[in-house]
Amino acid sequence: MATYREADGWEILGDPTRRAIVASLAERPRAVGELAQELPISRPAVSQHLRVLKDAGLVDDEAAGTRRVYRLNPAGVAALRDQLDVFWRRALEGFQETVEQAADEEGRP
Amino acid sequence: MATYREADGWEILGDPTRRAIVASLAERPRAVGELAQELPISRPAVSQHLRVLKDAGLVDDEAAGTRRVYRLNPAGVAALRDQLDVFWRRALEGFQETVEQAADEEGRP
DNA sequence: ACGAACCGTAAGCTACGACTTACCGATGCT
DNA sequence: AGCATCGGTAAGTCGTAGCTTACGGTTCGT
Repeated sequence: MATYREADGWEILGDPTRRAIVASLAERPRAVGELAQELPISRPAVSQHLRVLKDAGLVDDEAAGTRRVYRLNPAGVAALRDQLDVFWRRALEGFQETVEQAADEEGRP
Repeated sequence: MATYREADGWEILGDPTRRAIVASLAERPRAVGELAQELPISRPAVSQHLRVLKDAGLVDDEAAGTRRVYRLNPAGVAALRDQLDVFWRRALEGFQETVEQAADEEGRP
């Protein structure tokens, strides 16, 4: 094999900064500068992450004067979540019962 | 902020090779050499990935003669899955309805 | 029209993760 | 005992993701 590199949704959310951006935008739409202020990185770095998220269809941007407001794209988020679920479903097919059983037994030995 | 680096479950499954290993072990337990044969990387590389997965509690290993059989740890897998769900739940809290609505409308405009 | 605010992009650096080769220990077989 | 198989670990290389600084473009205010 060599083509097991289909789902790159993992790479997108693999970066903690990107996850922080997504979480922040989930709360409410924000401008680039706002995001940069909450995060321990520079503004251009935020821009680059936003570009990745936009290419993935996770966020939409809208010009508002000199500022540019980014917001989460519900459809993109849902699609990504489905994509990640595909891994769990496909990979753990036939293993699911055991997993769920273990999940049930968690916390009460 | 600075401490948004809590959940490292993403880093673990962020690597495509590691995902392939998990998917393979979900099918059935395998020895290190078996895994290396299916993947386009060397055996030591597989060993290193297995170490990461074991440290995360995702796999268990068992000595079988000279071979060492690895299998998925159901509890660990379930725990990881829960951990990832925490992100979705926490991050998208209050955004959930919109997302689910978009998911429903997907494919039938 | 001019300066300020806001942002995207280019260029370059750096740290780290993933991989390789080489070596060594442990187990099984004859 | 001796050889082969299997696997973990060490050491070192390499690519690339993520960051920074520098620069240029666009929009708003006065």
